[in-house]
Amino acid sequence: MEAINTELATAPRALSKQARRKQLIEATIKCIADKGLSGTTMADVTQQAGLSLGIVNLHFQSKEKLLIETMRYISEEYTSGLTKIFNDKSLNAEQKILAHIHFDFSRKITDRNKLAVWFAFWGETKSRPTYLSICASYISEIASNLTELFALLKQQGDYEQVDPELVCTCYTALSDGLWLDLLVTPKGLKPSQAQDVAMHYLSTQFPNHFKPQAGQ
Amino acid sequence: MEAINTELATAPRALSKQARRKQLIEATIKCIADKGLSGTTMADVTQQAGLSLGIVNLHFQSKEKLLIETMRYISEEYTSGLTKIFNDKSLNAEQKILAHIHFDFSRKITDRNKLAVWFAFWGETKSRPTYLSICASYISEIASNLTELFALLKQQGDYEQVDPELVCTCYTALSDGLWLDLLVTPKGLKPSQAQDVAMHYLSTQFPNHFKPQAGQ
DNA sequence: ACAGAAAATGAATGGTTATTCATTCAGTTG
DNA sequence: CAACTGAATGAATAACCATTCATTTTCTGT
Repeated sequence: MEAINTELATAPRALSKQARRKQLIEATIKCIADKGLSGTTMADVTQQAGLSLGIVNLHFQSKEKLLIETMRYISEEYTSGLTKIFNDKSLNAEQKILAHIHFDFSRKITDRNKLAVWFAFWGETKSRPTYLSICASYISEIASNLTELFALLKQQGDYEQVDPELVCTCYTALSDGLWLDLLVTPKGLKPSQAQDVAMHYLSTQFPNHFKPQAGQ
Repeated sequence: MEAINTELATAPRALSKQARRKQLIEATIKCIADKGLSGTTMADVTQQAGLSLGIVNLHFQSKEKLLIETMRYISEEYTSGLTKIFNDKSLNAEQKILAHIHFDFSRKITDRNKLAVWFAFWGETKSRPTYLSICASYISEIASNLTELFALLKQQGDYEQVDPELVCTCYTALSDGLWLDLLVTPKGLKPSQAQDVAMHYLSTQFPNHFKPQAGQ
């Protein structure tokens, strides 16, 4: 019930502006996961961070801006991880796709607190276009990178019938749906099983490159 | 900006209790889609319905109960549609699966207002277990029905390597992800294209029964 | 060690919103 | 038509919550 401070429990004044902002954003993630977007108050966030009520307005001006920065924080964490993989010259197309899937179902990304935040914001995009605009550009960039990788694989193998763009749409929707599954039924599907499902799909498209996972 | 009443614009006193509840639930759906779950107030809902402020408490006791009934309304609409298909003796397994997919991407289900409500509630399931418990039982029943249909198809065709349970998990996640896509990028994917993506996946598992759609 | 700057605090404020309930209104029955 | 019943209304209430800012605490440079 006490304030749990993930970074530094004491000496709050010693933190830089940047670190304080991060601390508040992480407290916000925890609160949204625990109480929902509609149930998260400034008092909740600051208490979660172990700080005083006025601190959010000091660092973010308003609650709305804190929420937007929280969304940006999560979506940049995701995007930068994928960009790093895509730009890694030491990997070929097949390895990049494998790394992509590994990343999609890594502990960092399938953390239920973060998944709860993703879906909390998705649920409000229709009414708050700002949330959507933050990730819209990233989304299309990720999609074009992934499509390109699938196109490379098609060239390499005997995959006349494969449509890279379709496979990208399908894979992306599949992983979104698997994340939802991980969020709402954590007792059912485990992250490693979700990854197996994703691999199962890719193995239907690129059987010479990917084999479905063994475990049931 | 005026109150738009989908049922009967006038003679409000003439409606039965049941009809009035439905009218308020439908106003709630519209409000959640327009303003988000956190931005929807009692004043919004009643104004949307063209009724007076106190009416929700009269019929639902509280806002929380109205929201729960709204969630129940939407999930029962979905479940009952699928149950009807599953219990239809005039259809064989292949036809039932086709009808299932058709229903999943029908206008009734891919209505963006309703999709917005689905995802608004999904985004809060971690913090509000009540929302989850409403559909948890339906979800598992739908999954076992669908798995059974895939198992029947496996028997009929030359599908030694197919795992019906895996296909059910994959199909379900895929359609969840496609719904999300329809909600957040309505300019991108159209419902009929989403259905083609779903068919594309099924055709990889049951190529003798399903062919991928022609149109790109 | 001290002064000034910067960061943090939390009581007070003001706006918002769910809920209540006395009153009004429409339909029904004798 | 008059008396009655229950649905509907919306002004008033009470609780909640984001934001402000005067004050306190900590840090930094000299």
